[in-house]
Amino acid sequence: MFKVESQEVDRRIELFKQAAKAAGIKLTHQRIEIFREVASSVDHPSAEAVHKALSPRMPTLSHDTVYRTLWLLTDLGMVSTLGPKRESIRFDANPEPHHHYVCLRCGLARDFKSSELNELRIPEAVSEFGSINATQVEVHGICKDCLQKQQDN
Amino acid sequence: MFKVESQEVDRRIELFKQAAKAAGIKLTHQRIEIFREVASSVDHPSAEAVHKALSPRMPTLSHDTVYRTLWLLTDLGMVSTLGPKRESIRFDANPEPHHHYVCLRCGLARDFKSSELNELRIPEAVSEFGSINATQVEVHGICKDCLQKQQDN
DNA sequence: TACGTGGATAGGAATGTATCCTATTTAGGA
DNA sequence: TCCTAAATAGGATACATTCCTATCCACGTA
Repeated sequence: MFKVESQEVDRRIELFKQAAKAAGIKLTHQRIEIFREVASSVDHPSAEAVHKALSPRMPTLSHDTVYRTLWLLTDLGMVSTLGPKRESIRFDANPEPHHHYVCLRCGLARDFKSSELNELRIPEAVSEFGSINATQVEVHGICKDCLQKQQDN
Repeated sequence: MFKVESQEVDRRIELFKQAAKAAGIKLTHQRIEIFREVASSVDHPSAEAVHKALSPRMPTLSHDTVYRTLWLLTDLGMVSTLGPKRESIRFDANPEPHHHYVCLRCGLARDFKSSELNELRIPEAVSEFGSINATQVEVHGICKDCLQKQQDN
């Protein structure tokens, strides 16, 4: 499996340390190693994969810590998730070409159409990964309901 | 919650019936109702949500049937999933703007860059859903490993 | 229309993922 | 170095998904 260059990883860890300090959270060994693992991997690991990768070096590392730390990193903006967050698998029976708006907080997903976005030019290099079946745009944001709840606090 | 117009739903069910016949699979009451539920919903329901919606009408409907049917519909191409399929949540620590290639079969996810795709124009209407945080392109396909395995069969 | 059969379902058991709980440990300021 | 609030470990729990198998039924055939 490919790795991100260590120089780049160090740079990202530096950014994380700054963000942690700014947010007033503690810089534990666990947090640094968990972030290092995600930052140095190109294949978007699951929490389980992160735990497995670190276990040899950190045999007492708990699953809970991995999960808590990954969500913390997400809140700090150092890490993001692929697809709708936290939720279970979501299904879509819209046969027309369309695109998705996804709420980062509650997972709400809505379709929208755009003939312009249906005609995107995908870089040649992508076909190195495999066949191309479909292409769609994902817009990430916070939905109106969640924005409302945020204000109520 | 909004619904897809019933005329459009009927059209999709017709397409499903044709596809089922072509594929030689049985048209059970359960399959039709499960497909109807996904096809008439605009909010991309989870398997659990589909089960809950149908329970009053079909009190003996099992979770297993809902799951099996949704994957069947996915294989038939009548339904798709949001984000990486089947897998657990995946994390991404790449701070640069980037896009994703996702394998529909195994969930492999890889980044790619394109300054052109970083500058997409999103339709006005999308801001009706909520705030816009980030936009990225998702390319769906079958990765080289999975294509290879497919040939071996 | 009735029959037979292979595919499909129900329901509970098993697995796997993610979170909660709480006693113990530790980072980082005083 | 000491103190304290924050963080962790590890087991318990909750929930999502799949597996297992006896039973049921869609649909081709007569």
